[in-house]
Amino acid sequence: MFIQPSFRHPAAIDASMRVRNADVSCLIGEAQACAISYYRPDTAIYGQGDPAGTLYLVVTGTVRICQVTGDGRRQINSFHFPGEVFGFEAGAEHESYAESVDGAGIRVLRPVSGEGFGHSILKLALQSLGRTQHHLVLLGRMSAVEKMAAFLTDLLERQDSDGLLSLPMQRNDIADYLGLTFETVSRVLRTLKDRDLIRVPRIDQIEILDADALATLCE
Amino acid sequence: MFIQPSFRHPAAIDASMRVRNADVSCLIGEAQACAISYYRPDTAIYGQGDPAGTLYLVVTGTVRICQVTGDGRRQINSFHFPGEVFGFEAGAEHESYAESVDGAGIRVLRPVSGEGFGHSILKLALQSLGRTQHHLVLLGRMSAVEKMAAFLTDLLERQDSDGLLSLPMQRNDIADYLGLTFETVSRVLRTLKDRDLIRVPRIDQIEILDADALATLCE
DNA sequence: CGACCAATTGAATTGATTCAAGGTCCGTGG
DNA sequence: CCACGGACCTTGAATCAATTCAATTGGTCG
Repeated sequence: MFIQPSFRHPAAIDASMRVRNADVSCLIGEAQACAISYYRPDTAIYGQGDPAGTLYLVVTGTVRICQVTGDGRRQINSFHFPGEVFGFEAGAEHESYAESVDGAGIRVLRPVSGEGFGHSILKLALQSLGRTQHHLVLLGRMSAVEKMAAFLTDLLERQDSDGLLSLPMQRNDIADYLGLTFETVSRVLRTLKDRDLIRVPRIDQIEILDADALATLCE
Repeated sequence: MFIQPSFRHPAAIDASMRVRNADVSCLIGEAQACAISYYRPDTAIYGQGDPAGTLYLVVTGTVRICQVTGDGRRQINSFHFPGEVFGFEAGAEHESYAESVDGAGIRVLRPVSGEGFGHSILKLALQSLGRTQHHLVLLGRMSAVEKMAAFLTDLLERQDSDGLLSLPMQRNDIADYLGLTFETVSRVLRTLKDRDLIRVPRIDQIEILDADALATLCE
């Protein structure tokens, strides 16, 4: 995928962050100011077994949260885009690992003891739980086409674009997120193209031609 | 499945609760005393769209948390056994619904504002998140046999029995939890029987003959 | 240009599902 | 007490969706 060393426009990011999640801006306000570190594509932000406890805010780029089985099969739990917080863990160690997908600017949120802070964290954790539960339905009960439709519909909601999605992750990542193989991802995209629901102008862009039909496919 | 109107021995339940999760006993201590209500098998505890906010403690029996697709396919997110807390929701409404599996005694935990209370809730929510994330791997990346092995291994850890598991839920529930059909569940159990990893003395009991082999199957 | 990696496409295979037929268990009522 | 009915479970055979294996294309970078 393309390497994107430069940051996006900061103002746009701040705006989208506020719009997307009031709890995040609250968190940032209460957290200690902290430098943004940049992670090159496919580099680790934290690893399985690393000590947990800190939360991370995506400022630019995309992050994937992954788990692997003993024999190396990978499941991507979630992708995180600018304005989203990740790093939640029940225990003292991370059971999953986080990687930069396409080059990501990450701000560490250092815990500041305070009433509002804990409340925001709980809310974010519950949002994360809700998303994850939703993903269970996708993995457990949806066909390949429905999975892809749900994925694109979700992206469309999170990127407030006019129907032109950017796909920062490669097919392999999408496959591991949807519980498929990358060949199947490729074939399903073709199916959707043939049905005139999407266009693929570039390999990392998808134009949504019929959002309603996609949403119907996976509701 | 069998109908079990009588409660189990209260002392045993309290003990297992303390052992299983210190945060729960903390919660109970801080929550207002509240009556235990009994839900007959297959009855709703809360429904999709119901107002969220209260948490529930399983005292006896088993609870399932479910979601359904538009066309009626069901995904069971989790089962909950005595001593476990459920009911977490990010928004104001439940996006999933909870049902008694085999007749369940449930205590409502009314929120008591207080420092320790909020902290315990966060910890429980994060545990719930961790379990759910673990389930993603199962649904997305495991074969039917591995799924069943993981399910049995998980039950074995949560019921601290000597290898004789009680299966309060029926095959259909197991199927919807593992993302399979009930026929496949049945066939997989036969496979494990034929490999001498389990015995099925009764339809609602499974004896684990080789826990290590089962654990190896799904690690 | 050539090398390399990702993505696409095709053909064969397979794991799980679907459809269908029995079997088991249990409660009910004659 | 036994026969019947119904719900759940098991098992078999056929089917199918997705995977695996393999070949090719496309794009990027040195």
